[in-house]
Amino acid sequence: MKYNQVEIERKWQKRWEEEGTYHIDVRDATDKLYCLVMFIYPSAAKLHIGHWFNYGPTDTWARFKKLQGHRVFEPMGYDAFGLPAENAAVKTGVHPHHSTQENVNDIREQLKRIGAMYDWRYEIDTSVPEYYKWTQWLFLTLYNSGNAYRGKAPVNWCPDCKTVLANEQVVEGLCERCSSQVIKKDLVQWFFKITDYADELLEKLDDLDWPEKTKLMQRNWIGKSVGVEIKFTVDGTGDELNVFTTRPDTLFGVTYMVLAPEHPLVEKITTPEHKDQVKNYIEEAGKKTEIDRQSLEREKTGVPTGAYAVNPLNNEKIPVWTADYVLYSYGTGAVMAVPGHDERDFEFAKTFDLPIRNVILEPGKNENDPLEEAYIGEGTMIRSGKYTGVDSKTGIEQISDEIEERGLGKRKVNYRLRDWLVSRQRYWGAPIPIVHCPDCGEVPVPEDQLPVELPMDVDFRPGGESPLARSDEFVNTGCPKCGTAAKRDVDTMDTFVCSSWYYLRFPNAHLDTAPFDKEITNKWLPVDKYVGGSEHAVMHLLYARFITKALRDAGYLSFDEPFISLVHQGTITNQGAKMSKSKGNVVNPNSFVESYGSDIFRMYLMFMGPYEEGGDWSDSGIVGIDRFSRRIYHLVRDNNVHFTDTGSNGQIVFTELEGDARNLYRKCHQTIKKVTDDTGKFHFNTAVAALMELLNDLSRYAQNLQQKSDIEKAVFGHTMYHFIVLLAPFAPHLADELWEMCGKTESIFSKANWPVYDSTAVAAEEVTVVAQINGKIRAKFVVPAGTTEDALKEMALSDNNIKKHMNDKQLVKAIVVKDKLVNFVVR
RNA sequence: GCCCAGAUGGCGGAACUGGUAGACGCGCUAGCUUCAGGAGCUAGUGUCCGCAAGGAUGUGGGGGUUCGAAUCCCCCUCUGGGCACCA
Repeated sequence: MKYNQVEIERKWQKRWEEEGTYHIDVRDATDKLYCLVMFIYPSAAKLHIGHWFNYGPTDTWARFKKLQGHRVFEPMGYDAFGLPAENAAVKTGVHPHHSTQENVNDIREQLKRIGAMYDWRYEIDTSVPEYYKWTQWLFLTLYNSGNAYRGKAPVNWCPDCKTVLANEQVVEGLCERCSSQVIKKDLVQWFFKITDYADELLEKLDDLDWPEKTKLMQRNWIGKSVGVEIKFTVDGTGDELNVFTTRPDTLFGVTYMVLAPEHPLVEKITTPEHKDQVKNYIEEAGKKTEIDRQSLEREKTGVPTGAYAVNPLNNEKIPVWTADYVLYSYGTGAVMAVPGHDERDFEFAKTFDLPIRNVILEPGKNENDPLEEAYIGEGTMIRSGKYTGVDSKTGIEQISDEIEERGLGKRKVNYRLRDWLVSRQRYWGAPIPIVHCPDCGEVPVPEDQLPVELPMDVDFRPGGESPLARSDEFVNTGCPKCGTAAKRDVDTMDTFVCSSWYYLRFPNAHLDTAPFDKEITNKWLPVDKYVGGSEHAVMHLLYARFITKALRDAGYLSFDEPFISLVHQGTITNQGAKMSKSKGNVVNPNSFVESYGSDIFRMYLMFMGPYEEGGDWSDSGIVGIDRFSRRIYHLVRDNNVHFTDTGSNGQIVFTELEGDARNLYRKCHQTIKKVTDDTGKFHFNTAVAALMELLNDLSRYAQNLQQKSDIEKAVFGHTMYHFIVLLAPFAPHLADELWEMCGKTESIFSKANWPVYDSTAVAAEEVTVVAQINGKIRAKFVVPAGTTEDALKEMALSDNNIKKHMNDKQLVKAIVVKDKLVNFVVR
C-alpha cells in the first residue's frame, strides 16, 4: 500500500457522511459540549488561510472533546447579509441573492474538505427568509420589551450620489465613488437600548473565561466613569447648563466653559455680536464627517458665544465657548474647562489665550511654579476657598457632598457606550418589521405576518436614502392595526443583529414555529467554547451578550451569558506582514490542500506557533509535517500485526518492565499527559511536537522489533495504539485509516477512545543534575530521581572538573536543589 | 498621543512556580541507500577558541535584585494589535 493522503481523505469524508459519524440529536444533551466557530461571511474570495486557521484547530479541539466522551455539537453557517455583496452587485449587476448563494455553494464544498465534524443538517444562512423571519421576531421582541426606539442620528451623506455611505466608503472625508465632500445628515433611525445593560455587561465580564485583553477592550468600550453632574447658570438669561465631571475637586480652576456645536443652548445664549461667527462655526462643524474630524490635525478650534456662566461654587463669571472637541454624544455635551488639570482644555486655553489656573498642587512642586502642562494627577487643593489644603481625593467627596446638599447637582455615573444604531439605509439586509401609519404611528408587524420579505426586484443602485423606498410594492401596505393605507419602514437591519443571536438558532436550525425551542436552547446553551478573530472583541461580542440578556429578561432564556469560554486565533502572516491583496502576499490554501491534504495542512498550521499568536507562513515548513505523516503511515503499515487493543493498560504492568520497553511505556504515558493538557488549552504546537517525539521513539524501537520478547512487542503495540488515538484530533482522516489498518471496523470517533495516562509511569526516573561553581556549569551527571541532597553534593565534590575549579578557593556556600543542581559559591 | 501584547540560533518556535537556554520542525553539512524525480535512513548543527578534554560567550539595548534571571524590578529601542479629543 502506498501512502496517498488525498485519497485517504476522500474515502473517509465519504464514509463519515454516509455513516453520520458526526450527527448529533439535540434532544439529548447529556454531556453536551457546544463548540462554535464564528460563522463565515460568504465573500467571493472564499476560504482563506485565516478561515482554515480558525476552523481546523478548533475542530481538533472539538474532536479531542468528542474522543473524551462529550456529545459535541459543532455547527457551521453563513453570515450572508452585508455590504460587500451589495457593492459587488452595483458593480457587476449580479443580484446579491444570486452571488451570495453561489458563494455559499462553493464555500460549503471547501468547508467539507477540511473534514471537520460539522453536522450539516444544522446549517444556517442568515439571508434566507427562514432565518431572517426570526431576526425580525428578535427586533419585535426588543421593541415590545421597550428595548427598541427611534431617534435622530447622523449618517454620512454624499450629496452627489444622494446616498448614505458606510464609514469605510468615506475616504478622507470624501465619497469613495465620486470624491465629493461627504456631509452629515440627520435621519430618524432605530436604536437598541444596550446602554440599559451597561452595568451588567461590565460586571459579568469578571465571570467569563475570556482573554483578559478582550475583557479590557469591552470595559474601555463601555467606559464607565463616576462623577458629578453640576448645574451652571448662564449669566443674565438664567439658562441652566449641566456639565458632567469626574473631577469636582478642580471646580475652582474652571476658567471657561465649552458647549458642543450641536448643543441646543448654543444658539439661544449667543450674544448678537457673536451670532455670525458662531453660526459659521456650527455650519463648518456640521460639514465635517466623523472621519473628517479624525483626520484633522489636532489643532483646537472654537469660538466664544459672548455669553457668561456662573460657577456655582465661587460665583465667578466665566466665558462660554463652543468648540468641536466637545462631543454632544457624551455626557451632557458641555464641559467645565479646567485648563490647569486637563490636557485638552490646556491646549485649547493656550490656543485662545484663556487663563490657566493651578488649583491642584503636584506633590514636590511649589504653589507658584508655572504650569508647563496640565497636571492631571492627585495633589493638594490650592486657591480653592475653604477647600484649600485638602487632599484632592478627599476634595472630590467633600465638594460632591456640598453640591448635592445645596441642590447644585448630583452624583452621576456616565458611560461611553452609546445605544446600538441598527438601521441601515441598505438593500441587502433584513427589513425592519415596522409599518408607519398616518393614524396609529409606528406599528409592529404581527408575528404571524412575518417574514416581511425582502423583495427581489429592487433597484439597489445608489441614489436616495434607502433602496427599499423605491419599491412601491414593498412600501405600500395596510396598517396592521387599523387597515388604512400605510408605509413600511424602508431600512434594513445592521448585520450585527443577524449575528447577535445565530448561536441560539443553530440547535434549532430548521424549526419553523419559533426562533428556537426554549427547552433545547436552554439545555444546549451557553456555548461552551467560542473561537474567532479578535477583531470582534467589542462589537459582535458585546451585541451578542446584550441580546442574550435582553431575551433572558423577555423570558426566553435562562442563562446570562452566551459564550462561557472564548479563544481568539492569532493572525497568520506572510513574510511578517498581514496577508492582503494589495500587498500581494496572500497564500491560497487550496493548492496546499490539493497536494498535501487537509490533515497535513491543518496540522502544519497548528505546528507553526502558538494558536493565540498566529505565525508566519512558510511554504517549506509544511514538508516537515508531510514527512511526519508519511513516517506514521509506514510505521503502522509495517507493524500493524503488533497492534494491541489495550484500551488503557491491559496486561502490561509498568513496574515489571525494563530497559527500552520501560522507557517507551513511560514516554507513551508522558505523551498522553502532555497531549491531553496542551490540546485542552489550545496549545497545539507543543502537542504536535510531543507526538513527533513519541514517533521518533517508536521508530527507533521498531528497528529490531522482531528480536524483541512478547512483552516488549506488547509495549510497542500498546504505544502504537495510543499514538493513533492521540493523533486522531490532529489528523482525523489518517488516524481513521490507520485504525482500520489495525483491524478496526468502526471509526475511531465513534467511541470515547481518549486514554487516561498511567500515573505510576509518568514521573522521570533518571534526571540530569548539573554542578555549578558560582552559577557556571562545570559538570553534569545522570542520577536516579530523588537522589538525596547529600549524595548529590558528595558526587559534585568528587568531580574532577569541579575540584579543578575549586582548587585554591574558599567554599562559602553550597546550594543543592534535588533533581536539579548543586551550586558551590566560592571566593 | 493613550492602552495592551511581544522581541530567544540561518528560520518557525520550546523552556514548570527564578534552577541544564535552544525541545520539536525547517534549512544546512557529511555519510549510507534507492528505479535522478517535492524520496528514505544515520550522524552533526547557537557563536568564537581548541585535535580533544575543555574554555569563553549567548535570550532587543542599558542598569538592578539573587548563590543563580529568557523568566522578577527600573529605564530605553523596536515590532504588532486596539482606541481615538469621553470631560
